[in-house]
Amino acid sequence: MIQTVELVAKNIKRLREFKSFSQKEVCADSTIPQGQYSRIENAKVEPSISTLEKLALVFEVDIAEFFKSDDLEQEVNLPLMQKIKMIDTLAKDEQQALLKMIDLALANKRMKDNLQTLIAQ
Amino acid sequence: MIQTVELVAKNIKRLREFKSFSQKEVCADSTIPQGQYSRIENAKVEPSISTLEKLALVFEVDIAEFFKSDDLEQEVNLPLMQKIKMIDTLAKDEQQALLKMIDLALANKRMKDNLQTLIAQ
DNA sequence: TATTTTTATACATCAAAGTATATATTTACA
DNA sequence: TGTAAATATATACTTTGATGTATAAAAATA
Repeated sequence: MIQTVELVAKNIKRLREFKSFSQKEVCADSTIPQGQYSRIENAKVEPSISTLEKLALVFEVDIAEFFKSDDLEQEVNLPLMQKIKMIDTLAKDEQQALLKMIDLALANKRMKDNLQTLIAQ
Repeated sequence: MIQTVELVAKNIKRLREFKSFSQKEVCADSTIPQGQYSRIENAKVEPSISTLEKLALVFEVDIAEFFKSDDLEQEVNLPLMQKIKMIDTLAKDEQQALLKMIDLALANKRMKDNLQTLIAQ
């Protein structure tokens, strides 16, 4: 299992090389010292959130992009999100019915969690 | 424009409260000192990548989840969106069951739409 | 090979993590 | 109710690691 810091480093380097930037160029636009940037690409350090923020601006991506693994994306949420948007197009009563079902499922989950907690005590 | 650190803090706190965990419980499972966790939720510090990694494990989400903005909530109705995020925390089989129900509702809607279109012609 | 360009590393400084403790909040019992 | 005990959250202080600065090493170009 690849370490997250290395994944982030690889993604950052890949983005830079895709844009054919030198480290210096990236840093000129981001106020990150080139030396620090070098350490980030080589996973010698764990870049802070504000550093990632600066890099995301330069590369014009979301920060989340840095954490995406190469192997087939676990985009379980995407299809769900599409469905959700469609739910909005349902009639009010249909929407309510669906929401009730969701509530049930979630209540069930919470109940199980609470039981777990009790057992753990 | 909301700061990324604050966004991350909010997302982390929301995930914890949904699971009805105390800070201590989260920390027991993650080796993060409770004091440090408190500072993270209050955006007093920028959590490191390895800290985010530990939290992602406890909450059973991708790290990218911490960086997702609430903007999506403006596209869809708000209470629904909150439920959706909760669905993510359900077990796989429960999730599948719920998705099937959603599919059914949507298929039904499509069918009616198609009928409407036919009638209108 | 000299020069320029690119990337990496040594060292000082500041912020996150770790430890201990304090403060707040909830709960249990008289 | 009031209050003691327990639980939950926040904060001071030390340690460790990321950032900032300067410089060195490596690679590319002429």
